Amino acid sequence: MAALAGVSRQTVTRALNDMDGINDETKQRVLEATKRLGYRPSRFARSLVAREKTRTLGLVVSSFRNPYYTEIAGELLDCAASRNWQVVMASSESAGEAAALHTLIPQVDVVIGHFWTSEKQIEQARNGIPLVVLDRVKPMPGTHSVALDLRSGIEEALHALRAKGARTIGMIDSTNHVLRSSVYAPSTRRRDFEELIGTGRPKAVVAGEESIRGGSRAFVELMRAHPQVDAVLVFNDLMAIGALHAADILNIKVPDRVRVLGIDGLSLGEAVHPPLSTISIDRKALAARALDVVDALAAIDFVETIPIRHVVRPRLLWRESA
Amino acid sequence: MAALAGVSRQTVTRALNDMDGINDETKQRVLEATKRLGYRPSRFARSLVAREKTRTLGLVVSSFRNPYYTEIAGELLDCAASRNWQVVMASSESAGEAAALHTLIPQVDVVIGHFWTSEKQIEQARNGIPLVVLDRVKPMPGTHSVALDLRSGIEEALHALRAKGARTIGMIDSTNHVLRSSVYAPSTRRRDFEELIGTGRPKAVVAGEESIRGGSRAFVELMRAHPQVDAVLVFNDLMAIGALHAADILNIKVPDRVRVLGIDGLSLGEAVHPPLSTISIDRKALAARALDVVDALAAIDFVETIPIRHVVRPRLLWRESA
DNA sequence: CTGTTAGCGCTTTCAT
DNA sequence: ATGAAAGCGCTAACAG
Repeated sequence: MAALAGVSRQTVTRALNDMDGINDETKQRVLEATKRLGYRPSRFARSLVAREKTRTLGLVVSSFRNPYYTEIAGELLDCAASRNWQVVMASSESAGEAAALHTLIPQVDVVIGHFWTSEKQIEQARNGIPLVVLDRVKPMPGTHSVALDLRSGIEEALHALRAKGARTIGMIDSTNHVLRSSVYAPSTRRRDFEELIGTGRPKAVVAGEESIRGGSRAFVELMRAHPQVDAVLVFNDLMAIGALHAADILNIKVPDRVRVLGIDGLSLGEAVHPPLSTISIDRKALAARALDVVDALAAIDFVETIPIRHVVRPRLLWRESA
Repeated sequence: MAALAGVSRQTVTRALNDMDGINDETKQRVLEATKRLGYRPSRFARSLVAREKTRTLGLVVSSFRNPYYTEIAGELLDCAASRNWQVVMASSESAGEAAALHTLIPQVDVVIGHFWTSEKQIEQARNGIPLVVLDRVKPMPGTHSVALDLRSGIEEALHALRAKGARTIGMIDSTNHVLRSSVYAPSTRRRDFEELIGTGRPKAVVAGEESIRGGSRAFVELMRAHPQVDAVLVFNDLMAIGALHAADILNIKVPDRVRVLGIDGLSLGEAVHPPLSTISIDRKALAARALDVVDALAAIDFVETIPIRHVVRPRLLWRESA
């Protein structure tokens, strides 16, 4: 207690929060004393007694190596700041989603994030805290969500590719969208693709690791196994950039010989050669919708309520690769 | 108070923290009641009374559009998690460093981040909270730091480039490393470069915006103004990737006609053509050193102490562009 | 096994 | 302009 500086505790309070009703001289004296003693008020006690409770949200970031996730994190942070939310982050990349939730939950009012692990695990890990799940196609029971209508984007893309003359459209899928599982399960993007491509046609699909390098390898594999492919839909832009890289090495002309279309809309795609065409996701809108949910929950003081759901539509961004 | 469920508060505590000394049946009853009433214990009160105080650090991220910063953030997050620290983040990209500090400071024990604005502003904004400043060359008085010995890296690089036959070495600098200031001030990297290149030689330096596009533009400008340049040191990898892009368009062969060397060591540099040579910064080490400081400060309960300083050395990573 | 008491460190309200 | 008292919502320690 810094009141040992010759005054009472509330005088200290008054000095530190510069409230009025305090002599300037006293104030200086107190301020000096606090500085000298290295006194810093407890944020816990302060929050406990505050009328305006600190609004804190948790953010689970799936990967710091994929700009898609970090850009979303950035938008979310800006959006949160402007709406007066604090953000505590955890990465699910190394220790997994349940672990990230576990560290976050005691500190926050609500958690936002991408969650690919099983509903059961998440449901158990969230421990009653409201969750805002991003990008997941099927809503998770008991959680709120901001979904992505990728299917309509894929459908539109397929039509457009055909209109541009593509006859055999292949796909590169990601192997590890279900984290921490060694068995490959087809992604929703793949399933949408296969359904939309129609049953009569051959299905040229190959899966690779979710990285630039993984995209390169998968592209090589795809072209070897299915040389007739003249257009490729790629799981995300990072892998698509890898595919472009591989095409360059294999001396396969893009888009003349093969059209390459990514998913995400990373600005990075502008900087590769040829510039990457992509199904673009509006990350600013995604962040804003997520914070809409959070604000709505805060308004009812986070009592359990029926799931809120928003949907964001992607749009096609034609650059040069398709 | 959920004790209206027929028991005392203490019993509620026992049920929720599953401590022993409670009848299983009572426990169930309490748990059900809390669920039904949507009761959630106040994290503020809990932290206030806890023996082990929550360890929380603030992280100011300069940009979510430059993988260098996001990768550091990712490493820091992992490192923090393993050492039992919570991380509250804020971006200084939109509202500035002082604003980021301002939102963080009431919530955290210590702040880590890159700070380019003036010492005075930071000193004032930090308001007594200990700061760990990253990458800054000159130590800021009153703050701790993890510095980067880039100068030695640049020196080594210059020697190596000369040994590879470079005769006229140029540089691309960044215009906006001093955020929120409209006047361009040469970066420390530029000053090191100019000093190391020697006084007798012509200085071919051009500055551009700190992005891929900015790097492209600066490269075009540099080659127009100084056609004799046969090697370029670029402020960071992002801009260097832009330079590579521009070289490709201008049909300037890299590294035959011009060698291009970046700074940072982004993995992204592997995926461009030709793969980018770079002065690589060990971001994992940087994060670890920063957390060493934080742990040291926590050990003395964050009382003001003499500045702690660590230095991380970069190393040259030769790929193909130089 | 359960309830009561005290107190974490601050701010608010009321008295001086 | 300053001090004293009350209480924020929890958990530790002690009774019963």
